[in-house]
Amino acid sequence: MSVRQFQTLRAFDTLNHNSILSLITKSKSLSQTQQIHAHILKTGNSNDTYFTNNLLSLYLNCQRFTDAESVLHSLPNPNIFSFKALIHASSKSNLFSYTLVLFSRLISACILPDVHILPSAIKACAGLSAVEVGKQVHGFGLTSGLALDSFVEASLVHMYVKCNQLKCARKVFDKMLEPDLVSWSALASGYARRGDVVNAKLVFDQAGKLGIEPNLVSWNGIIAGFNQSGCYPEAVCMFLRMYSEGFRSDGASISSVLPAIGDLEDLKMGVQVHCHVIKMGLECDICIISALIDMYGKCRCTLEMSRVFEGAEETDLGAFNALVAGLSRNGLVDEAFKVFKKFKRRGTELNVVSWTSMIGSCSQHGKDLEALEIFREMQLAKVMPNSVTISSLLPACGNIAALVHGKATHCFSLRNCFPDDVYVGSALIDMYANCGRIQVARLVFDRMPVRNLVCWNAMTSGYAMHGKAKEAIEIFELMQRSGQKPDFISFTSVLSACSQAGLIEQGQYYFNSMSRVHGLQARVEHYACMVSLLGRAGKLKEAYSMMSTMPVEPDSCVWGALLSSCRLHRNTSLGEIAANKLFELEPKNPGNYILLSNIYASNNRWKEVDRVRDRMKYVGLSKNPGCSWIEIKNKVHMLLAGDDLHPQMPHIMEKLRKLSMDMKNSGVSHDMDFVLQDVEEQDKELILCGHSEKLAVVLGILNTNPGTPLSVIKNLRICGDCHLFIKFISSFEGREIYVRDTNRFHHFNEGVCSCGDYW
DNA sequence: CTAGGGTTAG
Repeated sequence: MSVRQFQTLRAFDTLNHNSILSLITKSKSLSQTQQIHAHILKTGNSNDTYFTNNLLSLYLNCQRFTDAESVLHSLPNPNIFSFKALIHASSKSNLFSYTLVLFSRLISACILPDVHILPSAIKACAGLSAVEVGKQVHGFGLTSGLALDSFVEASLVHMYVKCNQLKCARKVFDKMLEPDLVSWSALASGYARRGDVVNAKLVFDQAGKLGIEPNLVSWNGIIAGFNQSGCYPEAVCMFLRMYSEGFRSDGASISSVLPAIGDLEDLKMGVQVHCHVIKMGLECDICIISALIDMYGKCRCTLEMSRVFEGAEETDLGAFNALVAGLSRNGLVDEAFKVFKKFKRRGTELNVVSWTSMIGSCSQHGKDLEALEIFREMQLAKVMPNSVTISSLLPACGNIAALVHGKATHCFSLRNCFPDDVYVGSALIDMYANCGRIQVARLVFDRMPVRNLVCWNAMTSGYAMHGKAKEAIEIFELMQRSGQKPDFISFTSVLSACSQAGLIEQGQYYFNSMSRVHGLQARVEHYACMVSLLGRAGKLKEAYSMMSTMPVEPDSCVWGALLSSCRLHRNTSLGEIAANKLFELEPKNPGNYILLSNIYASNNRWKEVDRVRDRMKYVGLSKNPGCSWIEIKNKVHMLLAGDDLHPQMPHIMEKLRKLSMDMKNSGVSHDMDFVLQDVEEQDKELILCGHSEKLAVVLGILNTNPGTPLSVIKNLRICGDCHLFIKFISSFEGREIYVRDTNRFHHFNEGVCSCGDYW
């Protein structure tokens, strides 16, 4: 009987069971389904589970979940088949939480699930990373005996792999009598996802040796796994191996291998894959578009990157996110910000990735206040931040020592259950260290359940920055005892700690152990540490001769370390060599002229002082505008040197003059070496009083209760006069004052600075 | 009639 016949017969209601059933199985369109449904209701057959179950699957074929749901609700006694149809359909459409809701309803209807339903429920747990629920289902499987089914076992392996519980996955796998391709490949991709290259390849190849040939899905699984764990060379290698073994990639393999190609900056291969994408007609695949944009961005082909974006659908959020990330990766932050604003204005619903990406790009490019503002907007837009958002926002708080904002962000992460994330943990350590709260940083560090290299490095460099060499070394040693191998960054931190504390022997020991014990070739930054280590100790000649043994040309950091040491020890001859080299390497950096003129001034060679200043004027250099930040009552204030834009400036100047008098009365005079202009003494004082760090400290004193500690951040190195002045203020006003400059941390308390004297 | 693979943010 055809549907047309049904429509004519329907008027007579003469259909019997058999004819309706045959209709149900034939019906394809939604309208036909609805007609048959109406008929069943009319003829009073809606209590017949046999009919209604078929009706259910009819609706599901048309993706009408709500209609199917209402049919299920109308059933007085739904049986296992009623649920089975819905559970399978929802699982196929990746509606994981819905699948679990159905599963729990099945249980409360006292229907025992079977081997067909269990895998769908387990898959849902995997999709939601709900490992606790998954374990309960596993437990049910064990008691009911259903867990012996190979399908159930395979889904359990997959679930544990997805939830990052590789030990459990392995346990289930090892108990299997005959693991099939699905379980083998799930396990292999699990190891790959962990970055365990050895085991991933072992499991993958072992299956092949047992005669279980890999298929496209298992190839893709291992490529994706390597990509996700950052094992990029392995991802590319597997992709190539897949080709050589006669498999042809599809969209999934390509979108997984592209990020790897981008990370290796292999543009040639990237272009080849792009051509392949066009040949296969996959250029409209949204995952591939994002991956292509990302690849071109990483290869610094911003033009090609934008071209791929132009070809994307306007609504493709993935492509948009990749573009914003690509632009800011190439330093085009303003460009990224423009695109971001355009999408926001257009009313596109941005997701976590979009917001997080913009926050991260701001905090990485000195737009810290903007990062905080975007975070606020994100919450107004009701987009839930995740752990990545938090670890992108925290550096912004640290950069400008916005402790209150940083603490609020910390609280947010505690409330939202991602305190155990290693990235968040490391970012918290950095933030607290950058805000001067090194003890709190340590507290966070001690409470971390899992630590990786980044956390150890953050803690070591935090101590180094605070001049706490003993503690930095302690952490560095503890790290190695815990089995974590140090990398280049660990050594930079520990060496700079040694250099600041004047621990020559220890510094030399660590420097030598780099290549001897750890097989790491010292980089230019390590030499800079060593030069400053020797230089500070007065071993200027040794420092200079070490520079000639360097495998690479010394850069401005190394020469700068030498020049600073020359200033400390008033060494003119070597200082001139270093300064001249620096004038070549970074002609636009006024700091080098200032250092050289300071060396001459300290040796009373005033003619040369004038000459350096003239030369500086001739090159057209003036001091970089100094800039300081201070957070007062949840608001971050920015102060520029010589700035009169701040509304409280008259009060600040008045207080500054008063403090300056108080300092002179106590017998300390200003350090005029730091004034470059050739002006009268009185004007020199005025210039010094315009330094942004002084303005910030005084603003803090005026606007906080007596005794409140102050934290200031400066964009340049703090000057010697400000150092002197703030030391005085800390005792005179009874304040703890933290100042972070580009070099290190200064903690002023009771007239003393944690780093000792300025030089 | 059930199970396995994809992009973009740290």
